[in-house]
Amino acid sequence: MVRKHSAADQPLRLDNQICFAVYSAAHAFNRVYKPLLDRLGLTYPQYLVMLVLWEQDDVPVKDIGEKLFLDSGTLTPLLKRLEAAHLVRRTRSSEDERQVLIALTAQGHALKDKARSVPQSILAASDCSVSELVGMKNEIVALRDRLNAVIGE
Amino acid sequence: MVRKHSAADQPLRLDNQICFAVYSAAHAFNRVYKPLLDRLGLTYPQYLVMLVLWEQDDVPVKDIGEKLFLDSGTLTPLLKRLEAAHLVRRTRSSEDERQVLIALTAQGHALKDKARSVPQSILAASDCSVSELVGMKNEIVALRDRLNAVIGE
DNA sequence: GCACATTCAATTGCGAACAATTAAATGTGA
DNA sequence: TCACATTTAATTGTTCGCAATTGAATGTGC
Repeated sequence: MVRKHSAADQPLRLDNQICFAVYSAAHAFNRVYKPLLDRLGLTYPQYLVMLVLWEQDDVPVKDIGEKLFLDSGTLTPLLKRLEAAHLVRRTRSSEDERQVLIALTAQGHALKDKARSVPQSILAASDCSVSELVGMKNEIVALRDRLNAVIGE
Repeated sequence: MVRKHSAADQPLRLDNQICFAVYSAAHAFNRVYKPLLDRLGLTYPQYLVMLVLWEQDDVPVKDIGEKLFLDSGTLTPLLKRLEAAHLVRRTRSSEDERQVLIALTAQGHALKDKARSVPQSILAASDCSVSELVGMKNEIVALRDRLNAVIGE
């Protein structure tokens, strides 16, 4: 009997992999965000950095990295582009000159108002109730945190 | 009364965004996969392409792109790297010379056996039951498909 | 005070990811 | 048949994402 797909192959099937579900959902989100963020002049990772700064201004690069799980190799050039767009300022901390503090400019602050409609548009595109989304979000965050815990070992 | 964080700011809070949960979970998966895939000489996107080919060999670039939601701008250089690693062959279809067919080499086929332990390791890192993961996966896939449906409009 | 380790950002190099364009092959309608 | 549109990969340019390294600033143990 010829079996093209044996039972042992099931774990390797693309459709069975949660990682691919997450990977492809991240790209789908990115494609939905693109036209919305184009109007703000931001990419999605830049938008995430702005979300951090709109919550807390004048923070070290390291803090942004810890919140977004990104390192300086990603953030340094990204922050330079935000600086070139006059949305943030980069200044060395006087207390600890190793740190670079990121602060919003007036333009950076002002952009927050234009960004308020974004989450609403994403919610609409999700075609899903808020409570369902909150439930999924909590599950995914819990999974992410368990994965990150393994990496630190 | 000075309110640093108004109720109107809640939708813009990083921790409230499912997209960031998905985005950061995707990166967490990637970091867990990295040491496992290093032993196979693959990156995560290359691994996804190999998963497709292990299910169905000798497929056009376009079919791989549709399954993985990737375009030729991403796949062409990736497939050239897999070809340089002697895992796949790229040949023009004789029936339709616009198509490039991707076929596994003997090495590419053989790598499947070495890859069988990967899903098990990921499951362990997830620290989660299979049924929970399947449930989450189905929810995420449904969300992804709704997002992709919006893009097509 | 001084060697030493640690912290932090920047840099380099490589591999995605995608928009936009190009070019060749194929399909279609008059 | 022949003009025209469509399909398919490849290419170019920009932006992430991360590993590895560098260099300056800071902390520490003796």
